[in-house]
Amino acid sequence: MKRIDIAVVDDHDLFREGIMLVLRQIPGYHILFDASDGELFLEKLRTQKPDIVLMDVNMPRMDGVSATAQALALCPDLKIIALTMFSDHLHYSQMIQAGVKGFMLKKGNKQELQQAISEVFKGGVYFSQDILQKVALRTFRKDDEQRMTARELEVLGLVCSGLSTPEIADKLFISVKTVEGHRTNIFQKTEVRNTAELIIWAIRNDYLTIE
Amino acid sequence: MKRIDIAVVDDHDLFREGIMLVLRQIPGYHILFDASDGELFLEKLRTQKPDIVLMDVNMPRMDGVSATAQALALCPDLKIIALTMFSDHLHYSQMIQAGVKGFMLKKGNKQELQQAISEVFKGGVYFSQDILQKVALRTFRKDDEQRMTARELEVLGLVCSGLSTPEIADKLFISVKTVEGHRTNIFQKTEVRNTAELIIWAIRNDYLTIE
DNA sequence: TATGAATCAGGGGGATTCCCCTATATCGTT
DNA sequence: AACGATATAGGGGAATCCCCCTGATTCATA
Repeated sequence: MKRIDIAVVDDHDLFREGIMLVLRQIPGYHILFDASDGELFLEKLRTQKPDIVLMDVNMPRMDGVSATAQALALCPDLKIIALTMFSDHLHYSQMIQAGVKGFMLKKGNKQELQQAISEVFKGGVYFSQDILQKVALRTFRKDDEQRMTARELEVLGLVCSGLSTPEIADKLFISVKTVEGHRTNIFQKTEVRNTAELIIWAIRNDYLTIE
Repeated sequence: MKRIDIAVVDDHDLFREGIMLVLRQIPGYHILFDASDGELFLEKLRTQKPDIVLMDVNMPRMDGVSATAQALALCPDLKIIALTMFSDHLHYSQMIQAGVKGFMLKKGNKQELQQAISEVFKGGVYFSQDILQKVALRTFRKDDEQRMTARELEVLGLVCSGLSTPEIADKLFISVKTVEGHRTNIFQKTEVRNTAELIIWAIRNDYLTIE
């Protein structure tokens, strides 16, 4: 059986060190490298090609979504598993869109992690039960209401992390007017009147998780 | 040198397993037991007495604050170190009030964890730099002004239910300018910049419950 | 009695939000 | 080739937000 080379990307040192020790315990698994943010990961990826990448979603400098997208642009056959604290729809859909092959929660255990890596390594996919249930519930409940586009989800995510319209425009390299346009569409689709209601809506509908 | 018996309390299986492996690597450290929430921890505490407890703050069933308070009621000399994702003031002050001897963030590394355990075991205290800076800044500025007044809490509640400033003024039969004044005070006390951040703050600090 | 805290109210002003409207480029589908 | 959806960008304007001030009450308490 081939050795599985794994890369771990997470900004929390303790968690990263811990999960690397967990992985080392499993026969056949090998830690190729680790990184504390997306930029460092992309840098190391230029010289080393792991079979599996465990990618945190929320990180400073460059987050998991950008890092995943850019990594897959360089190595389209890279197998990336998202690993996050939160099971909200926003994190999920953004990472799916970025191209991850799996999605599991940090509250999962060693067995689940092993299963996820095994499935994805064999060419399959893996999504934790929590995620699947939430997504299923959501699409079942409100499919008639207009689905949001990828860009709108992105803007929604930034709004929900407390950024103002100019800040979002700056981050996405687009005009303030465009962001306003996306906001207007989001408001119409969610039937809210202001930012406060939008945040509450996002939490109620599992687009945003706060702990 | 005496063996240090450690208990790890955290609801995230992967993190808990990982940190236990990290601790096992350190000579002289011994994992006495672990628990996935406060209740299970208190149960195990009845038969086993660790020297050091690493306690997560946010957990299901019974959180770290209650667990810490109850544990110290049973064993007043127990040495508990809070271990959390967030450096919010509420988390900090609640855990301090509950009686923890140390407070560190999950984004810290192995060296910091070792230092924290070492200090607290020797009878001292340990607080991470991030925490100290935040607290120092705050107490330096105005100390106890962080408590919100009744009226401010009332306004906060209305903001969090999605009302605009004029709507709140209308509802409370006061001037828009007065509501703006309350908002300004709330913003300062919570250290947020806009309504979106305020709502997230309110949820995170249990001033607002959704679902 | 004096001091401070809380609540109330307002002036002013710049930034942002939120609502209309139009318009172009692209991309995939029919 | 035509169409619809999406993302982009902008004009204009009213409302609101967010910040800086000042000042007047009331009320508890030191």
